[in-house]
Amino acid sequence: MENKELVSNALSKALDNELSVEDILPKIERPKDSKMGDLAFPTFILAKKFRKAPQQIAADVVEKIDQSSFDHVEAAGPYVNFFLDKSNFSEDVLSAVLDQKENYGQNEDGKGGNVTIDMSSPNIAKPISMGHLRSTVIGNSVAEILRKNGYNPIKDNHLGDWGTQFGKLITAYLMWGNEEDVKKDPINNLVKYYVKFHKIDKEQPELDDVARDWFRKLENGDEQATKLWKWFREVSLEAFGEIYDKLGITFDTYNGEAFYNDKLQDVVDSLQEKGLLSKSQGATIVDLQKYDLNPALILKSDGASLYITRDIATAIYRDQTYHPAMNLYVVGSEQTYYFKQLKAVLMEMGVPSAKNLHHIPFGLITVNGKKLSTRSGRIILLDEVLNESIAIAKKQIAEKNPDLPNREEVAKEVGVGAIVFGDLKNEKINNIDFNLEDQLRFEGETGPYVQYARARAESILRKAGDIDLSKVDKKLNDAESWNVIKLLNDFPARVKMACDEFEPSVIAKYSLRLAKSFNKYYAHTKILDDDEQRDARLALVKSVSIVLKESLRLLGVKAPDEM
RNA sequence: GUCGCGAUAGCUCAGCUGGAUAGAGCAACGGUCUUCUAAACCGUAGGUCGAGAGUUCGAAUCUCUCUCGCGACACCA
Repeated sequence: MENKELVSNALSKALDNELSVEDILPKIERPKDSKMGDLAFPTFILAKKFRKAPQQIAADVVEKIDQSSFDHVEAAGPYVNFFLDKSNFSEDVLSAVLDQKENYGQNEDGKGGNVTIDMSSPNIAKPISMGHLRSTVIGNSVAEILRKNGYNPIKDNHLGDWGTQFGKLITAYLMWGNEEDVKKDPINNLVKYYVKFHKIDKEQPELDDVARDWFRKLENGDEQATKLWKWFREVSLEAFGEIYDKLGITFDTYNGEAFYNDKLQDVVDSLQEKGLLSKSQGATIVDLQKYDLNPALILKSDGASLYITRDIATAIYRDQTYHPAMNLYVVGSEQTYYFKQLKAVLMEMGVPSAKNLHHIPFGLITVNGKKLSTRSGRIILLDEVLNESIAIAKKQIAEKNPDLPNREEVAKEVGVGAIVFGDLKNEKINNIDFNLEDQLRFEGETGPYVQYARARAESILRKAGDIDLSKVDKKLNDAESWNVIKLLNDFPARVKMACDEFEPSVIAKYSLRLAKSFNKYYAHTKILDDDEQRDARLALVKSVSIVLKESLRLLGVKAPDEM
């Protein structure tokens, strides 16, 4: 990026300051083909001003420009192409990576500000499906990316642990459930009861009344209801914990919906005080016409609270507890409109962090184009997908590297890595039609591909033995290493972009490009050849290993040294 | 119906604030392991960038219209 300034400065001078550095800077581009230079300036914009053909302008500029800071500058048609001094650039980039190690790419843009992240949010007594995977891994990656940009992320697992479904669950459990089964396999059995309830209540609608009654008891602190609710919650959390362990993801808080129950009245009172409430068709609403939005329904006509009531309480709690610089919600794109309403209500209430509330939407996961649904039984269990992926990784290791020391651990890292990376690889807004074979791919643009590239890098470094790379010459100037070096230089900019866009795929895509360029380098260059550039090549290999590992870490993917 | 998102190779997707012959991966076909891990590398083939108009020296990229798909549109979350 500093090179763009270098180029802009030189150009501005060559143009006798007809254009300022600021004018030129955004016009500098990177040619897709490195044969056309490392940076380029298209001269079309000057054609009118100078009343000359762009080709002529380019030629004139090359004639006048001070080339001393570059390898060389040449005109190619209407473009002025700049070729950087490879040796110096290489020295600068590799030194930066090796000096800063895993802190390379770190910036302090966030100034230590707290950022609350509402993520994962599975429902108690329901299995974690591929749908929750998205919120979980995107949220986790966004958290790491924010940290890399100087923020302090606070990951909140906003559990779905309250609502009328618990009335149904209690009813179902009391009718068909038994303690032993739930203890043995909590989620599956609780779901079984829940599904059965929905099947049967179609013919026996009176069951709904029973369920409603149980939920009312729960809300009123009935002993039996509360005991069951607590138990369901506890066994569910244990089951969730196993999956989170497998993913290597932790949370800072688990404040579910129930946590905010006693704060709902304050929300309603506060809305009332501020004169924001009105009645409409029996319900209590906040009018949002000035935001061009439909009214937000705060209380049902029977006085019961709604999801938004709890979310307002949550946002206020976060605001008061953390004074967040941003308040993020990693929730599916189907709730985009809802989050506009939520934000609008909070703005009306004057909640300070409301203007920095961001919904981070992601696309839907479907199977054969159909939505997943626990009730219909159309569901893909995350745990099963993870286990299958780990099993395949194990098989691969048995074939390809049977002597690998810690096979179990590596199989887990690779198997889980494939799934997580697969989810983060593409822009999060894209819908995903689930296909198991696609998920379990370990070749091409996949997590294991990146892991493998780094494992090979580590393998070379082991063979090279202990070398103090901080002191070695790092001036590489060959064509093979050039793309790798330029990509290493690009990492800090990618870290920023990923943060600005809350988009882990920026990092995933970057890691693929770096891994690919390194694999190419590896295939064409004998790194351990004993010549004068050997140490410089090792510095490059070490740098690649560092940046690949760090990229994967930002995605929540482990990087085994051997695989 | 209104609003939002999307449409690029057989499939899954990139394509940065408009720029030089539209790129990957998978699938297909063909090469490369006595030498740093072949989960890799190299090559061949594959596209009227949904359609049309406009802005521009220049449009996959910006604007408008249309078509198709998905989603959201008050008492679920």
